[in-house]
Amino acid sequence: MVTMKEIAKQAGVSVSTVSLVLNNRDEGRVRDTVANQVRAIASQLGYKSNPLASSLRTGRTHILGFISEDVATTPYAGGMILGAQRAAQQLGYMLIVVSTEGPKNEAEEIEALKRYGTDGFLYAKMSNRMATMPEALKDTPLVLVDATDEAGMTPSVEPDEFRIGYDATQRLINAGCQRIAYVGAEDPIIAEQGRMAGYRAALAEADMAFDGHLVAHVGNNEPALAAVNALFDTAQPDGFFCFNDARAWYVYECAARRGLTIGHDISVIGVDNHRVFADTLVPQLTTVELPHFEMGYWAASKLVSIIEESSLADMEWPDTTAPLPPIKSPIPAAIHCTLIEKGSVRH
Amino acid sequence: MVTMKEIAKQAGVSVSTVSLVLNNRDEGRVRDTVANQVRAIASQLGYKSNPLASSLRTGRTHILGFISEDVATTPYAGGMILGAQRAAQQLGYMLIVVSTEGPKNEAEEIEALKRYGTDGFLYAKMSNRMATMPEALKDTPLVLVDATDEAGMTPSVEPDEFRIGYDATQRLINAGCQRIAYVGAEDPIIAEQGRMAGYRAALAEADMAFDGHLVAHVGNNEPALAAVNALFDTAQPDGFFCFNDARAWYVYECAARRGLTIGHDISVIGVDNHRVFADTLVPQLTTVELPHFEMGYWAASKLVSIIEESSLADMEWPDTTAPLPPIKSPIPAAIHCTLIEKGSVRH
DNA sequence: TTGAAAGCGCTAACAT
DNA sequence: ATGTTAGCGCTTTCAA
Repeated sequence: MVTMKEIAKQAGVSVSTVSLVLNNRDEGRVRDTVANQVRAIASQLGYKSNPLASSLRTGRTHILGFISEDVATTPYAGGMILGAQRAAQQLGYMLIVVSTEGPKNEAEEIEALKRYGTDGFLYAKMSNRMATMPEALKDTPLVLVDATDEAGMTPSVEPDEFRIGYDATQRLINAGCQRIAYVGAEDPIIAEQGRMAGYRAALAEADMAFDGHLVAHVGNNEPALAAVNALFDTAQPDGFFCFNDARAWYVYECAARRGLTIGHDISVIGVDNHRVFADTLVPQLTTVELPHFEMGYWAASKLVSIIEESSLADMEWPDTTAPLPPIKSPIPAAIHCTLIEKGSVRH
Repeated sequence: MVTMKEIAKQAGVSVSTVSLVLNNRDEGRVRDTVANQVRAIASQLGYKSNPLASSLRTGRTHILGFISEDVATTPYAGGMILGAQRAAQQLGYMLIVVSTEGPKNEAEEIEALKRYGTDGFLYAKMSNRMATMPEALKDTPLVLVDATDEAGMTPSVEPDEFRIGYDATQRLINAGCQRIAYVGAEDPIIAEQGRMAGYRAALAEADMAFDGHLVAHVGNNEPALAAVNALFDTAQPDGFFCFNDARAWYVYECAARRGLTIGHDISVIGVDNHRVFADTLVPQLTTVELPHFEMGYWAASKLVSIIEESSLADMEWPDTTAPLPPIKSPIPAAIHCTLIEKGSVRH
């Protein structure tokens, strides 16, 4: 391993000078010729700083902690981790991933992470919902991923649930659907409520009356399938906006049993949590993919900007006004992503 | 932060003594009363060692690197990461996760990880296949996850593909199926070949003739669905062993269109990569879940044992002879997991 | 404009 | 049985 000592020796200067130069603190403190000399030798020797050693002095490790609930690591969190890791990598950070089981274990894991001198934390939840922050995280840089701080004091990156519901419904309307159903989940979480609200807003805007019979909040497995079946019977929908892939699947299944063809007899748009339908199973099923990767990416970027107290102004935020692709192909939902700043209030 | 210095001061001894005691190297080197005294103060003060500081001296960081291909992080790798993280946690290690895109980026990421002083690496692939080791990994402790080293020189933890195929087929036989189909993938990877071999072996053992018409190697989407449809027509199978969940879904879809009920008219067993069917969609579909978590867990354990040159003898390896649950319920496939030791040869 | 020296928290060889 | 000393690689006063 090449050390500063080595470079100093070869350049005939002291280690301090090398440190100064290599940290770009040489403005008017080191002669240019010397500085260049040092830089040349460093790159020639392939010098890479030892982040652990410098952390001992500076207290900064360039390590980010990613905390998620046990179950969250699969399959939802995969994309988030990937995105966070990508951003970390680009910004010169490392990501330590930790999954927790319950609050007690969570506190321990946070402690362990802190001992490694983590500069900040990403805290991910399974599906956009209100969350209370663990005590141990109170006094460190922190960004929430796919969740909202109950106290409204922690910045978070979440899907724009309202817009997801609004867009999907609008597309169904534009596709000519007259009776658009909403197949939602039972949990009153932000994701569920936001998408439902978007659904209603799009209907209203198109002067279509909201009909409670077209709405089903279903659970899982057999009962859910039965409920969707009943929805077909009682309300005869010709369009479906589904809360997630499981719900979309129930619709798909019922349609198959009735000999209805999707894309012909009925239209279906579902949020594809597992990314399984669009990838391999039912490409004709229009899906909205949750921007897991993007959320992770943005959250990590935001976290680093907090740590380094730099501005996000020069970051390349995605264009939220970009036109959406036409129906019947997977909709990249990266654009449906919001950064909630610290102290801001949900609208 | 509580340091050894602080403890030393309070105990009225030197830092070295504290170090000795807290690292349990005080056997006959420190008086018992002093040692206990130190320990008492340490725990009272809530002392936690600073792993980064000690790493500077010892060269050991207690950090493990987890490397996987970009796409692998979702959704397959989630469980592996979780398992690896769990093992790491239990053994006092941290896991840094890194995803790569292409060989060049991979080399860079490995370099970065090494700078953080990673003690060893886990190298995960998407689906059990032969892999060549990156140069940069040659001289560090390394364990493969869900892949096999082409050179046979790196230990790996992989699913027991043969046994997965064998068990699944045997169950279909025991369930009374007469014409058992194999719906496989097109890639000639270890997973595919092993499961197919297991399928054939189980058939042979039951004195059932192998019939090529009952085998379909299909790709994805529409063509795959059509191929499975043809399989129904030409071979009239009453049992299906499917390579993965996508393939199982094609069977399920065809059955639905024909009015066939699974568990009644036909039996289906599929490997459930996404864990989506068993969890939320089709509980009546018997699935074999790949032991992603277990592979990660074992691999990390093995890695640590290599790093610490300790023996695995006292580890709690899962019981591979445990009786399997009856057909028509998800089969936990944790037992179908093999540790391939370094230098061993595939049978 | 540069270098010497101290120190981050810890470990380890060497004295005592 | 315990303390002194040196040093891991780097940063940061402080002197020169």
